[in-house]
This record gives sequence, C-alpha cells and structure tokens, in this order.
Amino acid sequence: MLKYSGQTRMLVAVDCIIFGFDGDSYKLLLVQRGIAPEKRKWSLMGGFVQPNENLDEGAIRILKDLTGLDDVYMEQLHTFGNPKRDPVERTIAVAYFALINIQKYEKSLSKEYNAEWFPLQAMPELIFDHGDMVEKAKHRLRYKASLHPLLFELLPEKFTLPQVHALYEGLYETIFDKRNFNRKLLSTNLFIKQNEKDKESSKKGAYFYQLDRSKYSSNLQAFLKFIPNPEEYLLS
Amino acid sequence: MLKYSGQTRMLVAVDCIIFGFDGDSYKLLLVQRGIAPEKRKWSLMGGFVQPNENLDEGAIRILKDLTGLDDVYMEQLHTFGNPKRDPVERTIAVAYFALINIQKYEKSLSKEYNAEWFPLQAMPELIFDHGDMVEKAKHRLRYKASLHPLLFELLPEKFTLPQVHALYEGLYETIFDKRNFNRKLLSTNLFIKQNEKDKESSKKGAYFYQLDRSKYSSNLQAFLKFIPNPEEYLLS
DNA sequence: CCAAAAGTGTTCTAGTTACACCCATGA
DNA sequence: TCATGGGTGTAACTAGAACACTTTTGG
Repeated sequence: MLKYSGQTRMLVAVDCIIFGFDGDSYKLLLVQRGIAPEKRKWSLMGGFVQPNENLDEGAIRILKDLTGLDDVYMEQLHTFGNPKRDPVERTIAVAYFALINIQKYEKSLSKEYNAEWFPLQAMPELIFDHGDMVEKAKHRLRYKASLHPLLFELLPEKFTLPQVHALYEGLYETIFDKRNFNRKLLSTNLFIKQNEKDKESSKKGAYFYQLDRSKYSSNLQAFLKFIPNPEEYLLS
Repeated sequence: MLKYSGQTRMLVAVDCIIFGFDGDSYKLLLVQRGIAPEKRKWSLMGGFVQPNENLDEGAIRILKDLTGLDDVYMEQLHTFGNPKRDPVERTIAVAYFALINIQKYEKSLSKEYNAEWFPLQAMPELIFDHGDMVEKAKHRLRYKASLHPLLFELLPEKFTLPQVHALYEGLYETIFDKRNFNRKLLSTNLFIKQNEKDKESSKKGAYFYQLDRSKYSSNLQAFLKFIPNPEEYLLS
C-alpha cells in the first residue's frame, strides 16, 4: 500500500525514569551518554523505538539492557515532542517511569553504560529535557502513590513497617504519625506478617511483612488514601 | 550537525478524543475519514505532527481546525505505538482528550470533515485502534473527575445544580443523592449563585450558578471526592 | 541499666451517608 | 388544582487526626 505523502517522519525514542529506594532516600538510575552531542553528560537511559516493537516493548528492552531485570513495574508517563528538544534532529520521546528494587539491580550489566544511582535530591544536570521528565515523574509518583499501593515495588520481598514508613515519608518529604500510618496500612489487609524479625536496624527488631500478591494486584487500582491531606502535597 | 544513523524514522500523529455533554448524555465528536484506507469510516479527528510544532500545539491546531475553538480543556492521554496500528505505515499516535461545551461547537466549520456527535453509548466502530483510545479516555475521565472539578468544562458558562447532577450521574452511570451531592458541590465554594433561574426544564425553575474561575483554576488539582465509594467505579 | 527503635489504644472531630417532605409554578 | 421538578435539614455512623507511654534488647 502507498505511504502517506508529504509528511515528515521523525525519530521516536523511549526514555526511562528509574526510581530506587535504599531504605533512606530515593534514587534515580542515570547513565553517562556515550554519543555526541552532550557525550559524557548524565542522562536518562533511553533508546530509539525499533521497527518491530511497540512502545512498551521498547521500554522493557531498554530497562532489561541496563539492569538485567524484566519484571519491573513500569508505566508510560508522558510524551515529549518539542521540536528543539534534541538538537541533532527531531525526536519524539515517550517517557516511562519504573520502580525497581534497588537490591536486584545488577551492577555488572550496566558497566558499559556507566550507570550510577543518584539521590533524587542531588542529581547532576541532565541533557535535553530529561530534567523535565524527572520532575513530571516525581509528581506522578507522588500523585499515584497517594491513592494506590505501588511504592512496595521499591522494597525487597520482605520488609518492615518502619521501612514502609520511611518510604512514604521520603516521597512526601514530611512526617506521618506512625500509629495512624501503620493502622491504615494494615487495615488494607494487603500484608502478611512473618515470624522473623529484621534485627539490622534496631535491637528490638521489627517484624517482616510480605505483600499478599493476590490481593495486591486486584487492589492496585483501589483507593487507599495513605496520605493525610493529600492536597497539601499534590498541588500544581 | 550529523543525524543519528541507522535508525528508523516514523510518522507521528495526534488524535483527539473530544467529549461533549448535551444535558442528557455524553457525546463524542467523530469525523468521517477522507483518505484511504478505511475511507468514509468513522474516526477520531487527527493529523500528523508538523516539523515546527510540538505535540500540544498540534493538538490545539487539530481541534481548532475541526471546531473553531481554541481555549479548550485538553490534556495528553497516552501514546499508542503498536507497529501494526496503521496498516499504511508505522505511525505513532499521541492521543489527547478534550472537553468542550457542546453549544460552542460551530457546525459550519466542520462541514468539510463530515463531523458528527455520537452518544458515547452508541458509537459506530472506529478505525485502527481508535476504539482503544476512546476506552482509555473514558477511563481517565472517570478517574480524574472523581478527584478534580473538570467536568464543568462540558457545561455552558451558566449552569444549574440539576445539570451538574446529571453530568456526574451520566459519567458514572449511577445515581447520587441530590441532597448530599449538592451539599458537597457547594461546600467547595467554587460556585457563585446567580439571580436568574433556568425555566427551560421545570416550572419552578433552577437557579443558575457560575464557576468562580479564580478559585477554580487554583483548585483544579485539589481533591474533591465528589464521588462516594470511588473504588466501585474506578476498578481496572 | 540504658539508649534506641518498635509497637500499641483512646478520644475527639469532621465528614459521609441515609433518608422525606415542602415549595414554586405553568398548564 | 395538580403534576413536575427544585430545594432543603437532621440524625447516625464512620473515618481520620491528635496524642504518649510501654516493650525489647544489645552494648
């Protein structure tokens, strides 16, 4: 069949905003760009969409390439199409954000990309409009996590309530009353208490919990209202 | 500067899901496709992204072309990139959804596109993956409207509480208690009561209200919780 | 024995729900 | 005068917020 005539074809890239959490603060996985322009500057991991793949597949491929992981929480964030965003040539960028368990990340795989985790609070300047992408991803993550239980993707299989507490306090950069917070958390029935305790971070030790994956996936879309007064944090 | 080598360039299109509300039911503005393939089948209004415009500008241009309107609520919905979605050639489609006041729509402008409003409940089959786009837009609209006051974009400047009531009942296909609903609505202080009444739809007449635009824009992102038990409607 | 972190309950308040009758008017 | 749709109030309940002490144990 004939092609559409008289139209401009463009490159289409996928860029991934990859979040991690080390128990203390949020991190982003960045790579050092290997090609000109802006060679050696920090950048999101990305790549061009290939002829035979759809966008989700492209994002999965790129993430797997970098981290070795392939069952990762990932969703399409937004598409950026400013004509000048890439000075080389017109490129449309479909941004995805991913939440990964930082412990599973295999450093060896990413040697060739010069990948590094940076604290969200202390990121280097990024190329092109990647800074905007990160801003948008942070905002989306805050928004979504206030209603849906997705931050657990950042934690290991077994985690403690104080860890979850730190996870939420870190994202919203505020303090939540631990009694109210834990009560709300447990009232969802998404968590199964284990017998072991984590003795790493205290003498008394904190009980491990695991997600009830069956309930978790069916409740992903449910409203949880983990965050008191969400409007304070989600404005703009 | 050199181009990126060895990569495939693609067409990028913008498609608009245009919602209206006629006081009774939700409508979509569709056009009859003028070019092969699928000529004369119903389709979303769309067009290719031009070399000098970004995606939002493309969407605004396309909407203006069709409706004559240019200050319209519109947001980027999702980008669709299945390699087979357009049988002619690889085309990435960035979908936008728009909410327009159906009364402002100028039929004359759209003659050349054979545009028509269809009830959301009784739509013709659409070309390509446009049906998926509409599904996603419906879902997003329900989701977002449960938390943010954006449905008012579908109403005229002056509207009555029964109209708003119908607007929400229509979207969620359910019934809301009018006493509770009106109380919640008015408690936001987003509405200014007018002195005139709308006598069109009842003998007694219903008071007109207007949006307090100053508060409206600053509260767009605020949580309103108009919808009791949102999880019932927003699953999946 | 003590420092450090984990765990736990109650009271108050505000918001949400359920529910039914009167009002104004044009025909 | 009556049919139609518009408008309003209250009581019961539920969810959220505020708040402080006890427990465990390794060093």
